[in-house]
Amino acid sequence: MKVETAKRVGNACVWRKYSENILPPLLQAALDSFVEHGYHGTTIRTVAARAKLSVPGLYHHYASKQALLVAIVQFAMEDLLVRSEDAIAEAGSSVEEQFRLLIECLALFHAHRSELAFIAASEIRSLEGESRTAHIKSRDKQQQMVDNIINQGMREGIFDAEHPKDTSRAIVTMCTGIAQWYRHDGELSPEELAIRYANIARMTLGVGSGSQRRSVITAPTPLRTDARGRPDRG
Amino acid sequence: MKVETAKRVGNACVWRKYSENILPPLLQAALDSFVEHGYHGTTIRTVAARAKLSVPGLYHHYASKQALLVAIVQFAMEDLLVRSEDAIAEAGSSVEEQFRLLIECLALFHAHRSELAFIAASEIRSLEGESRTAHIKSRDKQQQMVDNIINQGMREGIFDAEHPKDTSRAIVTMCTGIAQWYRHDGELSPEELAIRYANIARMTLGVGSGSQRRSVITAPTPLRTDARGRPDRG
DNA sequence: ACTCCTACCGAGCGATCGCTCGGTAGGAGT
DNA sequence: ACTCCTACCGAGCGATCGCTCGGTAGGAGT
Repeated sequence: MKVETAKRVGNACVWRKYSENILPPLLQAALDSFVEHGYHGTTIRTVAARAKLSVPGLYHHYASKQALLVAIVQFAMEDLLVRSEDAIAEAGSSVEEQFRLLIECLALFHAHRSELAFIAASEIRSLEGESRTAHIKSRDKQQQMVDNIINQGMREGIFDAEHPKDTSRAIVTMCTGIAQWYRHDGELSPEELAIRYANIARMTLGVGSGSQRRSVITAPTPLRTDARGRPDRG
Repeated sequence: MKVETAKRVGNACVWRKYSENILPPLLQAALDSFVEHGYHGTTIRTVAARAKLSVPGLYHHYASKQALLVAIVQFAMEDLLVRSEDAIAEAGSSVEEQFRLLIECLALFHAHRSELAFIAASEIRSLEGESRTAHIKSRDKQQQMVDNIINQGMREGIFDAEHPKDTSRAIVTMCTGIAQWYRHDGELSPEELAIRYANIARMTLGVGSGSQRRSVITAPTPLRTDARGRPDRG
């Protein structure tokens, strides 16, 4: 019981804590370039310039362009899995609470770390060999965490879904999809969005949206758009 | 009233009809390559070889690599929008029916034409200039069709959502997400999947899943995976 | 004073990229 | 018989790609 305490910071859990600039500068430069142009559309010279390094300077830190992608994707999956486990642990034995916190955690991650999550999801085909296999394994593990909780809830009679497996996939897809459209300068904070998504997810399982917390204004009108086709307010 | 009849084939509507090999061979070769390696990861030589043409032979049909992508993406968006309008038209004046058929149509398209939909969604950043703007406009139009029907349903008191705009986005995301994981050789037919997704979507709006049609077996265990990280049973 | 090691870089190599030059083969029209 | 057009292709150009060679600068350890 005391094991989880080490992970807690104040009265909030680590899975809710998101600090800025978590990646080393070089990986951050690579991530920004990948988000803008894609892995194959990015040149090593662009990444080096963005990180204020020469090309050989870059290769001192990473063996290849592929190694940059692998490091980014591994970081993303590790971070998400640890947070997900923390969230479930915090929920205790209530399946309904486990589900609510896990979906909140998923949504929170895909909003706060949208660039990281976007690349981890969209550049699977650019990963070579074992890295791809390992990445897909992590992704499947994440899907299974949701599957298991939903199945448990079905057994306990808390959840009601005709096709739990399909519902589970739909829920995970709508959460991971956040990374495709979320904007850090939008009106909706990751925390507010996560609560809304947890409620939407609960409804697909026949559970009323239950105890809400706060409510905010509605969405804006898009103007220009960026590389990912999201509205650009910058 | 008679205007729509021309679009009907037998007793089913055109928006439900999906034939094989809809793209000209050269575009199909390009699409297959883009799905496998991404736009920037695909070389013009690969596409030419797959289409059994020389490189200059390819350039006789399309002016550039970019033109291939533009043609594919335009075809996809045009096809989806026409089908969506047909689906709504078939539904008549009932908002609940309009919603059900539109979601079915969305899901059907993203399952049947998953390769097309996958590229149209994932290669937005590879589109240059006006093509990108036009594509994003189409995509926003598609999102608005769902928004409008949900808003109408809210006004009529048929639908119940705390945040209709967020719910609408979540629903569209889960449907477009089908293109990322759907396999033509899986156990679930596009038609069955579409019915399930329509029911899941209805639940997020506080509408019971209502009249179901048939029910099928559950999902399989993944073995190997392909370029998109989907389970590979080939 | 010397040896290491870390953290870089100027110049450039070989391969591959998108695309083009200058053609040909064969059918349709007159 | 001649002109035109469509549908191609062998060879290769200039640019750019990922990556490397052979260095240097400066701090830490002895």
